[in-house]
Parts: sequence; structure tokens; C-alpha cells
Amino acid sequence: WLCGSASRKSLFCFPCLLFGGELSWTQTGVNDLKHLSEKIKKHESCKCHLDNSKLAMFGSVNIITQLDESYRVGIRKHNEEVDKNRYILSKLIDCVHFCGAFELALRGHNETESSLNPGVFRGLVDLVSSIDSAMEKHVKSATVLKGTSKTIQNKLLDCMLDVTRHFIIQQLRNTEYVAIQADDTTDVSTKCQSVLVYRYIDGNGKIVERFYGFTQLKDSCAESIATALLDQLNIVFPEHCEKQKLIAQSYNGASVIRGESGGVQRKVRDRYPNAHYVHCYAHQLNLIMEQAASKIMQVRIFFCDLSGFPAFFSRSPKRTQVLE
DNA sequence: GATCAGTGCACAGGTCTATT
DNA sequence: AATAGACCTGTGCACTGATC
Repeated sequence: WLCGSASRKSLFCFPCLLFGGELSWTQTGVNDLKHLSEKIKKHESCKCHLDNSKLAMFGSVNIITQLDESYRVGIRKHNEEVDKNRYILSKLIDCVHFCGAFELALRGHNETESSLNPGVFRGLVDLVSSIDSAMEKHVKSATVLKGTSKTIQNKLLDCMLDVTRHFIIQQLRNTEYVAIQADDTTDVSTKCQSVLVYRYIDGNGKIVERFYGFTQLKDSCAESIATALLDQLNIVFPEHCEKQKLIAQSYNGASVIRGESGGVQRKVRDRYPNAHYVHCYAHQLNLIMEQAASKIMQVRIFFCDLSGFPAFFSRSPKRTQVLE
């Protein structure tokens, strides 16, 4: 397909000249001989050239054979591209997974190309690029889904969350008995959130506890908490017969939760008749210790002093030195 | 020398917006 | 519509100067 013009001192693509294609191979011409091999490879794989090559074959050879051959080449190239993309994606997921496994923040303060500290995720991608040629090529040449922007980081996190939740839901559907634990917490932006944990027996007969997620609440009344909880449970147990599986619900002892007639536990039990309410043992122990300690003056003073020590010694090298 | 209030900056995530 | 850079924001920490 390669042809040249002596007067223009440039190379052109004959099929693309006939049927139209990339400007550099049809109008301006290619005269960069240093990078000719790369340019040829790139042009040979572009869809426009492949289509034009098929058209150029009309009349000269058996069309059916040629179309069949082009089709096979197209499929092979497509599959190679898919394999390459999957490989790159797996490396990007590994980088996100690494940050999650070690509880590292993904982003940095300054994520521009020239930044010396673009964040742990970008640092990891750079590190992988330095030891993996395929990744290096992708990072340098990709125009779509480069994988370094925060949009992609967040999307990868969302995808990983979906996969994890799907895994938990599948295990929950295959088990016979399930218990839930829930509590409310307020995040740094003072938004009220509900935390849900599932406890069940997995396929190996082992008891497992899985943190399922946070749900933002409108307010902290029984109706809001119960609605959020039931919405989550409905995803896992959509069928009526499955609702028998939930045999326990464990929360703290706040009246809004434990209330016998209008509490969260009652609202859940109305839908899940086997879900018996159990006051969380950790909360109970905490309350007992708190009550016991507060009734004895010496113990109260001891704990008060104890909590003051870290504040007294922290951030003061001089005071800390006394302890050495 | 210790304490406190004010100030500025880094951090890390979110939002807006231009570009492809 | 997808993507990525620029900018925004609330928090915490370090530094500085005034005061006791």
C-alpha cells in the first residue's frame, strides 16, 4: 500500500489516497524516515486504512477471501487490544487496592504533571510504569482512560465496591442464617450515617463478619434509621421466603433503637419475624465499666488523670524527655 | 519560659468547567 | 458524554508575637 512522490519527497498510502483517510498519509505526506516504522505500524492498524484496503482490493483478487482475511485480522487486533486494556486496568486496580489495603489517601495536594508529590496513587502508577513497559507506553500515549485522574480513581473505587458487595450478597443468599449489627455515627462533616455489618456462616462453615457500608440518614429518628436499614436488607433478601433467614439484630440500647413498640428493632421485626433483638455485648460492657468507674471517687480521679497524660506529654519534646 | 490567639499553609477530597 | 485540570473548602498543625 506504501507509495511515494518524488516531487513532494514524501510517502503516501495508496488506498487512503483513493478513498480518503489520515491527512498525513493522503495530503501532507510522511517524510520522517527516523520514525517511519512506528508510523507504518500505527497506520496499518487504524480502522480507516483497513476499510480502504478492503475497497482497494475490489476487482484485483477474490473479494470474499479478502474480506474474510480482513475480518480475521480485525478480530485478532480487537482481541489483542482488549487483552492489553484488561492488563492495564488490572494494574490500575492493583494501585487502588494497594492504597486501600494500607489505608493510604489516593490523592495529593498538587496533581499536576510537574508536581513532586502528586499523591500515593499517582506515585504508584509512575512506579508501575517504570518497571512495566506496557504500562509506561499506556501512560505516555493514552488519551482516554489514562487512569491517573481522580474521576477514574473514584470510578475504580465504585466498581470495586460493587464487586465486593456482589460477593457479600451472593454469600448471604447461599447461607441459612444471617444476623445484622448496626450503629449510627457522625462523619467529619457532621452528617448522620448508619453503619451496617452482616454476620453469617460462609460456604466453609466459618463465621464471618462483613462490613457492608454507610448509609446517609435524614435524621436520627427510628423511622429514618429503620427505613435505611430495611432498604439495605431488601437488596439482599428481596423474596418473602428469604426473610426467615434473618435471625438476629444487634444494636446499642438507645430507646430509639430498642423501643418495643416504635423502635428500630420492632420495625425490622415486623418485616423479619425471626430477627430477635440482642443488646450489643460490647456496648453493655462499656456501660457497666462506665457506671462502675464513676461510682468510686478514686477510680474516677485515676481515669481523669490518665486521660490527661497524653495531652500533657504530647507535642512537647521537653516533657517527653523526662520520661526517658 | 509558658500560654494563648492569630495567621498561613498543607492536605485531601469535592465541584466546576474546558477540552476531547 | 467522558475526562482531567483548576479551583474551592474545612480541618489540623506549625509558626509567630503578645502577654503574663
